[in-house]
Amino acid sequence: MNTASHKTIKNILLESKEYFKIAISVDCVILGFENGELKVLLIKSDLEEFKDEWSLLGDLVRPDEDLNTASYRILKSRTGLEDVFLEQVYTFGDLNRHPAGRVITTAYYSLININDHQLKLAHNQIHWHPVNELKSMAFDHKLILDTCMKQLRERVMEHPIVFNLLPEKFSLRELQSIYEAILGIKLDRRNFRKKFFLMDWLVDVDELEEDVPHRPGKLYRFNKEKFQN
Amino acid sequence: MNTASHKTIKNILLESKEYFKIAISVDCVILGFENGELKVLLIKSDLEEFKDEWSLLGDLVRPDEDLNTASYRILKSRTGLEDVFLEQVYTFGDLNRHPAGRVITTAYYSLININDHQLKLAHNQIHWHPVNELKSMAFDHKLILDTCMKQLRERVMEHPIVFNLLPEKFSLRELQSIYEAILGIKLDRRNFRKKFFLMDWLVDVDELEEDVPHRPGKLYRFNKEKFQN
DNA sequence: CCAAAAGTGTTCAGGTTACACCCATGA
DNA sequence: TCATGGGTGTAACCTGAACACTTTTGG
Repeated sequence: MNTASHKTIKNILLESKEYFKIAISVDCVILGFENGELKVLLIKSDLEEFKDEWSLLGDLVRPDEDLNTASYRILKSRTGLEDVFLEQVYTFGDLNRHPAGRVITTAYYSLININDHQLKLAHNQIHWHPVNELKSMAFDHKLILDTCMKQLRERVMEHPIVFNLLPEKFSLRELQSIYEAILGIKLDRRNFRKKFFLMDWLVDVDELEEDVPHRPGKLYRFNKEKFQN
Repeated sequence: MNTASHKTIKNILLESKEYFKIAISVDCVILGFENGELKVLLIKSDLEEFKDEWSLLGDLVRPDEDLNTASYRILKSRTGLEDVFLEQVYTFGDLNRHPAGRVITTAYYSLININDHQLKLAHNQIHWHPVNELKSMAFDHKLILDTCMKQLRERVMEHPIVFNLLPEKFSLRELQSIYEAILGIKLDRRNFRKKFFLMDWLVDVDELEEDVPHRPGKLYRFNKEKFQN
């Protein structure tokens, strides 16, 4: 016999009291591009268990902020940047992923122009670390980083997001070297140019590179008008 | 001056006490294929606020189980099925998504063969609902469903997952109609066959359909040997 | 004048699309 | 015999990959 009584909000709260023993955090894989390689913003772990290990930037989610707000908060507090590209990737919920207790974390990755961000290296233990040189990290952060990199590689093939790593104006060489760094492959210069002009993602700003020890290339900007629908 | 003292586990627990006020749940988009259309397993909401609205199958995550375990538990308790395809999609953390309080939910989607699952319709309010006929749902579940469907459409283009919706042996017509239902487009029969045989995803089991009111088609099974590396 | 990178087209191979007729079965 | 879907091949098109020489600038 089905005598299903509808639960009230109060009932739900009472019944689920036991479950409010899990903390939730967000971790940000903040990526930049410098000297031809991808770098990720890391901090020395402040846990004894992971002393001297690198950790992603993250924090517990506050009860009065949603997940995206939390990741933006972390990003802004660490880089000073607003209006940046940020995308959720995956949620990691293994039982023992955090030595302090049950902490489920949602991973985001962000692409920023490394030069917009004035890092105060002297004041903290945050630094830009080449992604490819990381062997191990605190917690399950290596897994989180790898997962974000995998998603990034998929996304850049379909969506115009790498421009977030570049200044307003950039050369085709810079653009290409970012793709090469992300995908880990060499690309053909002629095919690369052809493809981008066909896709109509670029706008010629009619300026040239300066202070380069070779023939200066033309500068372009991202054709954002094409994508703001 | 940086006098960074490493935090102990105990410190972390004490400092974060305030944060254990968020509950975490998982919601499962359980999909099946029947009569030429995709269906999702739903239940009438047991909340007053959403009386008569359809809800995904979900539950709070227990402190002693990880996220994947929680979604498998829900799937098994509702369908009786084990060893099924289940994939995490996205985590929804808006402040007011649940009227009972702060509940962050991680969405999973699952693909099952609808005939393997003996539904006890009389005993509960669970039923299979055509995905395309759903206009609104309880909570933010319509958004969750749409997000899962979007990911499903991307995944089926690259990965051999639709076989989870089919019985062991199936005809090419059944396989094609699943792709058409998921992608929402008509496909060319000749090109579809050509492509699948080229990809080597199918094994001819040397049997024919039975009880069809037309020329019976050959039956195939998924070439799982090819993918179990 | 040398080094370094910019700029520029064509060819080939492989994959995707479009398309129509005969066949086997059950009613 | 009719209705229904099964089974089959070819040509046009498009996309991606491979590939080399001349030009411009700074040193």
